[in-house]
Amino acid sequence: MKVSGMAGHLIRRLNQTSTQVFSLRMQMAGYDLTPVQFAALDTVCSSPGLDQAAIAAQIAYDRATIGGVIDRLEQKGLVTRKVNERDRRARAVTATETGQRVYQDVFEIVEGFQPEILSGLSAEEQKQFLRLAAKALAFNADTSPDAEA
Amino acid sequence: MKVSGMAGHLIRRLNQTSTQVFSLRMQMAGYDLTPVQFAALDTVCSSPGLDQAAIAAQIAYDRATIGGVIDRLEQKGLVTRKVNERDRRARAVTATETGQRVYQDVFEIVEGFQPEILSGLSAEEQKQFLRLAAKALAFNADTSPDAEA
DNA sequence: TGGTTATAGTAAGTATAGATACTATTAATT
DNA sequence: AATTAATAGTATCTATACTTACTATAACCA
Repeated sequence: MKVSGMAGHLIRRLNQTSTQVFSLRMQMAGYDLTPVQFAALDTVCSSPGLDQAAIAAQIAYDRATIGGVIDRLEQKGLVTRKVNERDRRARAVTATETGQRVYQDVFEIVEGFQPEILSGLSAEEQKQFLRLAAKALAFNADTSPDAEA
Repeated sequence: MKVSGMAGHLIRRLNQTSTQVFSLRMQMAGYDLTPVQFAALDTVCSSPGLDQAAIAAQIAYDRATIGGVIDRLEQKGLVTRKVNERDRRARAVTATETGQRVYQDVFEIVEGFQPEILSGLSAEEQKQFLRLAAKALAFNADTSPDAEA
């Protein structure tokens, strides 16, 4: 078996293609957002006031990375952070008005270019692929970083 | 459509699982190698004397990243670099004896844990997935970083 | 041959992506 | 209530994973 045909290699290449398509499309649309920044913004818009640890858990990241991501979203004026008065350890993150507007626009764009990531496959094959990918992940849903043992 | 069901998100999660399995298995076997370090070592062992740019092209990376990767492989005593006398810009990279020994051992291990990356799928589904992943990538084989326009 | 172009490697900078450790706070237990 | 354990966020560190720019060298070509 050659390395280039192994699951790990193929998955890395797919992720590479995915991020390339993402950054190209964002640039074309005039936005400066990375995939993880979009994922975090999506979570914040869907669940306003969530703290960083919960955001990280929701999208399967570690707290340290999400801390930096929220930093940059805040610098761009898309979200704000404020201390949760009922738990002073936590920071409630909320999307600004600009953040909500950007999110709605970008969501449509992101949804629109998903098929491009798998453009080598027919529509039916893409559905198959997504079904298999989701199933492959269903079992290790609890293996995200920061997950308590 | 929710973000968690989109191709980009699923692929990122798969890549995350893949790297987690890789680092866990390497640690269990007592090796200190990352996925890209293994990929580079694989290329060097298969094509001794290749320069860094060619290694990068082979495994779809940019030159800058591979430069650092080769640095670390060299520090670990797995490869050596020497100036190509016919083209003094290029550095011919070769695996040391230790590098070759480590490679042969690690290759077996890496090959062995590939099914674990897709452990949520049956053997037949894994084959399907790998076939679709390879096909999806076949068309954008030329979109790797550093590729000349 | 002289000038342009292209390429190999590196440097610097940004952003993940994560591990580990530390502080501040809260929860749980005795 | 005092101690202990757990958790949220941050800091630090390592390693990708790029982009852009720069230097050195080689290839081209008029």
